[in-house]
Amino acid sequence: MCAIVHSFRINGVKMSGDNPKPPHSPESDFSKQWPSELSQYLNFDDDQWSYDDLDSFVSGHAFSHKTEAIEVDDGDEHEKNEVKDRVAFKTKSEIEIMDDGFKWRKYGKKMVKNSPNPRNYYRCSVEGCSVKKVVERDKDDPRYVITTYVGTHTHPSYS
DNA sequence: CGCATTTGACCAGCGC
DNA sequence: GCGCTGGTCAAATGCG
Repeated sequence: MCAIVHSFRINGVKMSGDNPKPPHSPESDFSKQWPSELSQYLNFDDDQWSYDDLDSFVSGHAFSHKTEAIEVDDGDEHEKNEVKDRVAFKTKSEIEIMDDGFKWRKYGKKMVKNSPNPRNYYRCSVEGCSVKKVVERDKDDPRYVITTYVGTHTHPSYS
């Protein structure tokens, strides 16, 4: 389930060890602050990040104690024209629906075989932007929510 | 009234 | 080829 992690791009700036980091969110405002920052982590770049780099990155900044990255798929084996970036986060949260700065419209719900919990499918409602996200509750730890982002936003976040 | 959500149907890929 | 499974569609419904 885990794969290679590539580097991130934040507001068009490629993230590396010495690039500036986004401001840290106070713990009190965690539930409202982190999604808008998470939305900026969705763009990949060429250079690779190892799992540990990502883990230390998120744990030292926006997600700190509450979130751990569990999967990133680079899809370099695909020879197709479109490369779909995919990032999954496991987040400790009581609610699945959060405003992360983008307008999401739910288009599907599915019961998966492996888990007793439903899986929800969302799509970015901005015209011309086909970013999808999948939200699913962890079957082992129902306190956790697995959010998977697929694709790259072609527009700035609204509001 | 315009938009989001809901929910079963539909479809495509894959394994047997 | 058939059936299972995951992903998407779309009509009906709900809501501000």
